[in-house]
Amino acid sequence: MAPKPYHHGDLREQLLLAGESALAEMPADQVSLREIARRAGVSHAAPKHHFATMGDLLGEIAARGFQRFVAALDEASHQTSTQTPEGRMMAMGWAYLRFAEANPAIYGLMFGKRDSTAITPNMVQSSLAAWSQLENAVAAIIGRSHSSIGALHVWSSVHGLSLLKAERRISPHMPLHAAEETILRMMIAGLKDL
Amino acid sequence: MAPKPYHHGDLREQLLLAGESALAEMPADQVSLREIARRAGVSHAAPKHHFATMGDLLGEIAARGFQRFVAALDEASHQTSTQTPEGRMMAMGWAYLRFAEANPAIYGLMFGKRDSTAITPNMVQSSLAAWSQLENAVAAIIGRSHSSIGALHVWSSVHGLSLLKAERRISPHMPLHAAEETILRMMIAGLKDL
DNA sequence: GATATATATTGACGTTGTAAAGATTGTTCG
DNA sequence: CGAACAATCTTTACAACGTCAATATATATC
Repeated sequence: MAPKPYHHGDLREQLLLAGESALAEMPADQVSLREIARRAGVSHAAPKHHFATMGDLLGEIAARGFQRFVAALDEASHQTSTQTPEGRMMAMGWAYLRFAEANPAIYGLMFGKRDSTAITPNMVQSSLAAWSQLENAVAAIIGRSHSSIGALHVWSSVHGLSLLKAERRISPHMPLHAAEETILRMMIAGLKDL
Repeated sequence: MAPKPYHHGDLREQLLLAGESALAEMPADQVSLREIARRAGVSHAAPKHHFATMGDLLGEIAARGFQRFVAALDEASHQTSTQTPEGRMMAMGWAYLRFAEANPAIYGLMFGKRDSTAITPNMVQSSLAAWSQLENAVAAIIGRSHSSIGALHVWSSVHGLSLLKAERRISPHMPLHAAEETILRMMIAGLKDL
């Protein structure tokens, strides 16, 4: 009844795992549908029965990325060591940067070009969860009145920094860790000037 | 002596123009080397003699994008109507957002994935020019001591916002123009809290 | 004017995503 | 229990891609 193993075990899950490991191990432009099938040990057309198109596969991987992402930010914001709203925002921003750093390819799928990645329902739902999570954290600092613009401010800053890092657009002389902390501080300071 | 027209006129320039118009008129993932050759009216292998690889062609387009980009920011910052350092920074940020909005595909080439775009000398030079231009504008506000971190803060914010807009990741209910102005203000306010 | 060089075309190779047809296995119902 | 069915996987095929090698052609130089 439920989508369970037929022939080779649950290939759908295997394909998602193969895709995730491929994205972690090789340059993103070398991750092809056929390569993922190869890694899963099936023929190149097998994925068709579980994902209509490659974009759907990548979209599902992105959706799972969003779930881990939300969980990571949630955990960071619930740390007992950070009790003030500013401290929790700081922790979330830090967790955001760490996630993007640890999962560059999947982060790129989550926020990157729509050309290659389809928009699955799971993805929309998970990304909206991330957004409201961020907006709540902002509202805890500046109130609900302009929290959506505040959230966009936060998101822009952290997103931009994550991508500049991932694309190696920052001078190697820049002390990155210190800079990240400083930029998060500036970002929060600006928030309070809204 | 100089690389001038041989057979078909200056094909090198024609290819760059064809690539730019293709990037402006169709989704970026449909812009192929063969499509660009088609638009230039030559065979699919003709570009080889002017650009070793497709990445080199795109890299050169990105370099030209950077030159237009620097010029646009420069013009904005030299407007007579904006005399304070904050006002000039505001004008530059605004020009940045307008450029990214008007040239989404080329902006993606300039700051996007290195997989498809090669790093040409022109590109490095132009992008460094843009960076120092930004750093100077920051130094005019907060001084030279931490201007590089300040510049990274500014760049992250505007870059992130540009990409979120381009990828349509912002709720359609958000009043974008007003939000942009507010975010630029918050970004500058944070800068002064460094 | 002949030779050499730069430029463009043609054809080919290996790769990709997707679609259709054939084979194989599991499920379901008489 | 067996027969019909449906779901899954493989095989084969197609058009398009970037790149390369071989060929043809026009320009420049001596």
